[in-house]
Amino acid sequence: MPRTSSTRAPGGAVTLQQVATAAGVSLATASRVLHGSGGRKVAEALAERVTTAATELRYVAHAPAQSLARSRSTVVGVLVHDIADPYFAAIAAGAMDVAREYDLMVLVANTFRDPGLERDYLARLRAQRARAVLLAGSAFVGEPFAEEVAAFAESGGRVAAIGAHGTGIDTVEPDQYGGGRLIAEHLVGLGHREIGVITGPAGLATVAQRLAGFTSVVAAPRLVHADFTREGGRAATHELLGRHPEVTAVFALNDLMAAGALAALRELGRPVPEQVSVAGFDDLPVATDLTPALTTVRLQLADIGARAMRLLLDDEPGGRLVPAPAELVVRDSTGQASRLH
Amino acid sequence: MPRTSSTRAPGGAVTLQQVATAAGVSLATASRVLHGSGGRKVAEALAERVTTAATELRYVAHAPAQSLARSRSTVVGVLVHDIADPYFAAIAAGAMDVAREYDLMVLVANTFRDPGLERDYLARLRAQRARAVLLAGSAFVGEPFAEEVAAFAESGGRVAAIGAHGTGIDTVEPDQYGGGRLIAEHLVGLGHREIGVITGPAGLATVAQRLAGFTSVVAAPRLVHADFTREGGRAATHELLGRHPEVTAVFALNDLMAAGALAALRELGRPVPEQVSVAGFDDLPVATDLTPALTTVRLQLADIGARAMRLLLDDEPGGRLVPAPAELVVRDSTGQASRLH
DNA sequence: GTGGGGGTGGAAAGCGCTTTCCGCCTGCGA
DNA sequence: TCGCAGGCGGAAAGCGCTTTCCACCCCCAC
Repeated sequence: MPRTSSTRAPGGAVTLQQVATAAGVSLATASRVLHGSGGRKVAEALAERVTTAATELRYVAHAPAQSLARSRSTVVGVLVHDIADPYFAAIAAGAMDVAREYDLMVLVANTFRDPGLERDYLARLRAQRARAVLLAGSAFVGEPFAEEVAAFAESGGRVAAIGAHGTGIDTVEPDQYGGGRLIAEHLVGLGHREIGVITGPAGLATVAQRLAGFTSVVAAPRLVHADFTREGGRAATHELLGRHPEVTAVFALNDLMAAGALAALRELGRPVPEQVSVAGFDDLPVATDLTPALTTVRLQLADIGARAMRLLLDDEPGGRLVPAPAELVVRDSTGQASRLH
Repeated sequence: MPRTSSTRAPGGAVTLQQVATAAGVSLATASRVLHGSGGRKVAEALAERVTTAATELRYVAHAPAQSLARSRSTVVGVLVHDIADPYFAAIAAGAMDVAREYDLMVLVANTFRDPGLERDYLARLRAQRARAVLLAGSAFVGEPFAEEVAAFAESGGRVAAIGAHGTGIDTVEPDQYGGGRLIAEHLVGLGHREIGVITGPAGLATVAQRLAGFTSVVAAPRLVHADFTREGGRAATHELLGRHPEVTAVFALNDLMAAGALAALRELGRPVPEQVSVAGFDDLPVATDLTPALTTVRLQLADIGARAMRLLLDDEPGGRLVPAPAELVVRDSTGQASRLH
């Protein structure tokens, strides 16, 4: 029988006290050796006895107890709409990389764009005393949500957001507006005049900004709202082409919808880009694999997530705004406007 | 000035004591009202005073303190290779859904298939006293890792895995082997005899099993190892076709690699499926949007994640094995073997 | 030789919560 | 009228850790 039975609590984990006892030192000394916050020194010999005992017993500090005693936890939260959406997955991955640098663990919460869930998760992150929370994907910013954000900040946590989220909190602001403009200019440059836009829910800040950028160039595009997903894009495209067969270009407000748009156009027998051009937004990995390869706007999502996390974890005062560039990526799904109609 | 300044600690959060005082009751009573674990009743009037005070003050219980006192935490861990990989993102999303049902928060850790990182994260999950951990994507199962898993279990946490991970722990076992067979039978049925397989790292259990299923039907395929990514698939395909121009079908061990394979074949001017058939594995959402649409094996990833999480959280004894089916999805990327050569 | 100071280990007081007792009060039966 | 049981609120002892003190020891200076 291994040491387990003798030195380890029956059902539980090893405590610092057990390590201290095993090493023949006091609790305080053991703590200083293993987690000592500088300043205080412990004699070589003792220190070694302690570390030996700790590894022997496979000791790891009880994080909740540490959080309590130090009144600072080692977790950060990331709120995303849906981690299965590659947009958010990329952001989360970037953020998690940075969190690792800081030795923090990341709590991820899927909000499904449900304001209730968002508030709920934020409260629970506050309960965890998460050191910081990253609001990825600006949701429907509303009064009660803002209140919850304030409560979080007030109880000592930092908050940062990707995309506009109100004042006072650190923000990484992808240039959604500029990206919308880029697509508009690109399409107009190709001679398109009848352009349809298929968009996600109107309440989404991302949607609003991309659209605003676009309409700053193309005054009144044909608009169809739908889910911010592939299926939404497919349905919206059918509806758009049904209502406005004259459109020569479709701007999908994200790549997922664009994939749906391409599928719909294939179903309709409308060749892309010969008859209808299609553009997306985000430059997800899938964009190159679509047929034709998708013209889109590149956002450096992992980098955006990483920068937001850095904003959260450095010790600068809050309220900063870091712009993230949007870049036009021209591939094969857009071409000269057709002269057919 | 709102109540903030008067009733809330300067930099800190509201404590239960403050709520109790505000409600004019003892700490014990407040605790019983807000988190009382049944059994004990508190008079209506008092209870209401407490809940009122709590919402007034925006009180949320200090989770680390609760964990400490109850010696059970409210977080679970999910270890994935890379959350930006849609395969893992889907699994994680399914798992998170179930965690929400149980009112648990999910700590996600990206291990990048690095055994050191895996061990490290597992230790930290143990430190957090995570109630359970889901090992998604069986890594390189090694001695030290197994030891760390044992330590986790020993300290009271549950462990479940997706894919084989050794004995004694709950496992959801996607039918990787059967999926490999399905593809093999499908390709052979189409008349293919010269088949190439592009695979991920040999040490990955997933890879080994899929391949084993395949070779149980097709004895000695041409093999090329590469990264388990789109780029890996592209490179491997170039290499494969260079070395074995006679192959009439390529089996990519996941859809990401298949996407790369399609790209490579396009670059080589080899029409799919007329000259070369391509099959993948996973049925990621992207599979339908590839051109031609990808023949692949469907794994219900979200469901797999969800079931694994249920395994973790119900109170049944461990060591169960839940099979998850693999289903052939025939699309356009596979066809009759060409008679060209 | 004695006093003092620097350095190092240990005792103990929390951190915010849960939960076991304990004791009070009420109400009922004898 | 008194006793006792049942019910419910409160005091207090932890949960495992950090951190402030305090005490001690050794060494040096006077």
